[in-house]
Amino acid sequence: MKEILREIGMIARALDSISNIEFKEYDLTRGQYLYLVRICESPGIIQEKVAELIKVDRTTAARSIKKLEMNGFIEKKEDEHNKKIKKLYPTEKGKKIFPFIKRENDHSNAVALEGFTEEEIETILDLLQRVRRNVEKDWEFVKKGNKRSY
Amino acid sequence: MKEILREIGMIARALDSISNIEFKEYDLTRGQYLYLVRICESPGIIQEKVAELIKVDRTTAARSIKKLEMNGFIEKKEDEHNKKIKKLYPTEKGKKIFPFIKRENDHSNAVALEGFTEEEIETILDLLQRVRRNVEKDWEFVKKGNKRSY
DNA sequence: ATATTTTTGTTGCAAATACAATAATATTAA
DNA sequence: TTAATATTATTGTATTTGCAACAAAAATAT
Repeated sequence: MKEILREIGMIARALDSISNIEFKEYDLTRGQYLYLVRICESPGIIQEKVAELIKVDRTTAARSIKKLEMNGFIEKKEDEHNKKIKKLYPTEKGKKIFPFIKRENDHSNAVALEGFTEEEIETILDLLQRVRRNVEKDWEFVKKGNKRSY
Repeated sequence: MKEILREIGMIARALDSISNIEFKEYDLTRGQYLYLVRICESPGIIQEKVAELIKVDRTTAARSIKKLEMNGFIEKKEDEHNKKIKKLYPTEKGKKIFPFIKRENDHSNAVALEGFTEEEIETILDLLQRVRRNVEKDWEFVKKGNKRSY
């Protein structure tokens, strides 16, 4: 069995760890950059969707986003037609650090892809997207309380 | 910029989350399966090396491994020649659940690679290993307190 | 129209995570 | 050989994480 998931886990933990260390400089604590990026990219998105996008527990997302709000990086706005949801928007402060997060992420991507040809980059992105689509089905299934059989 | 790291993060979180849910059945709490697998694969390995392999903070590994020991999955043995290190070995109990962990991981790998040809599997493994090698250099650098410049 | 189910959000609690600091041995340099 | 540095392991503390349980609104079924 080709252990691709082990490689993926190692890469993810290593780079998340680096990012968390580097973003302390901008007063972002562990994990917060993930949420802020998604909210900047999709202003008006709701919390539930953010959790789904980054594949994190709903309650974890809830608390991270609450903290982002308390620290003035984002704001929650009520929706006119739907009293249940709260739309999320970056504040000026949030928008201002977004480029720094992008810059860091771009650098990490560049480091990760060092020595890769253009074609190899295309290939790995395509293959990873397919893996992600395969995997997110199971994630949603299991998160809803279902049991995989194997 | 091709966002391969975003895909990798999503995949890693999704599958780690699934594994943690599935391994509760074997009385393994969050993250523990990672350590147990490595110790089963390399009996006699020391804690510091395990942390390096899975790319997790040394102190996190220390506590996870201590808990594995307390729960009877592994044991620590003193080394004859080196008083500083403690070698790690799976107990009978640990060895017994190892195949179940493998089985789960194999299933997740299979799900992840659904629709892939043999050649694509070879390719993605090769590319991911290269990414991992690129990335682990930076991780060690930053973890030692150094600052990346970009 | 009413009942049921799903979606969205929150909080209590227990546990994992990681930074900082400390200690002890081992390794390397002077 | 002694001094300086690196490696390995541990603990204190603060924070994050996620399951369980709950509540309220919305969507769907009867």
